[in-house]
Amino acid sequence: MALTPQSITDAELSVLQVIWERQTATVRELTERLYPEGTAAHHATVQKLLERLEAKKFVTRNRKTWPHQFTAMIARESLIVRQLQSTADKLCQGELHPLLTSLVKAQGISASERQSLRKLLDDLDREQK
Amino acid sequence: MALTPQSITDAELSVLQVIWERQTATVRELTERLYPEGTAAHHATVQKLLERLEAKKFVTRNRKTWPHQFTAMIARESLIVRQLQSTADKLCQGELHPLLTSLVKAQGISASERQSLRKLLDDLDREQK
DNA sequence: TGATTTACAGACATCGCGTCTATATCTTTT
DNA sequence: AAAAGATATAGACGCGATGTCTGTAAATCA
Repeated sequence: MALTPQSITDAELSVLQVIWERQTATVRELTERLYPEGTAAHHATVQKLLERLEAKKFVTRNRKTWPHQFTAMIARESLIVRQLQSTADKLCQGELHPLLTSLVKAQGISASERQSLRKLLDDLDREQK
Repeated sequence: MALTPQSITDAELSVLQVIWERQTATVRELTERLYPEGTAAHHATVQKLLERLEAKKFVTRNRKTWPHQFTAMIARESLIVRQLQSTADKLCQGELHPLLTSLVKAQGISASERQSLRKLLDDLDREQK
């Protein structure tokens, strides 16, 4: 029983990013993408990273195909939320709202983005009405 | 020239949290708060954490007082934005907007929170008009 | 069957982290 | 001013995570 929600490392994330791109991928495909000069050692490195991603339930492996096919078990958006929740836990006692406030106040949110955000809020209001 | 924006560790953060509470604090005060059974070793641990926080410019030390007084050089809100930017860099190519979208969609944003968020957006619109 | 590709188990060096020890420096007490 | 106590500072340590690599078993292909 893994109780602690596992986190992801940088190298693991780089593998996951490629899987997100391709929907599904083999070790060889991933290695060629991540290490253009891919040696056998790099191949094994990717294999190990996939092994760990699988253990953390971020990725699943189809053992019926040869070579095995890997697919993501978590959407990019879900991982984003996970990261945000983790930040909230550390800095806002788990509250997500302060994050929103900080984000909106932060520079880099344009008028049009504010517009689309408003729309999103309206949609949510309608859903929960 | 420290080019890489330094990150903060869990133990360091726990120290910073107390400094945020008190505005300013000495090593002894921090130790008593963080390690109620504070031994001399714990005292030194806090000292080391402060040393690292100072190196990362998260905290400043007044060497003219005795014992030294420590104060935060970064607001909680700034650290939040920093963390969010880091998440955006890893998962959204630096874009903050996708984070907003994910946050709003995520459960846990109540109707009243949506209301206050809308208000915030209005204020920003007015500012930039 | 032999050769090639892939899967899997495990070892390794490195580094960050939290902790602790030892010593120097400064204040206070007498 | 000297001794005692508190604080500052430098450095070492164990541990675990991380990224990498080696060696070997298993499966597929020619």
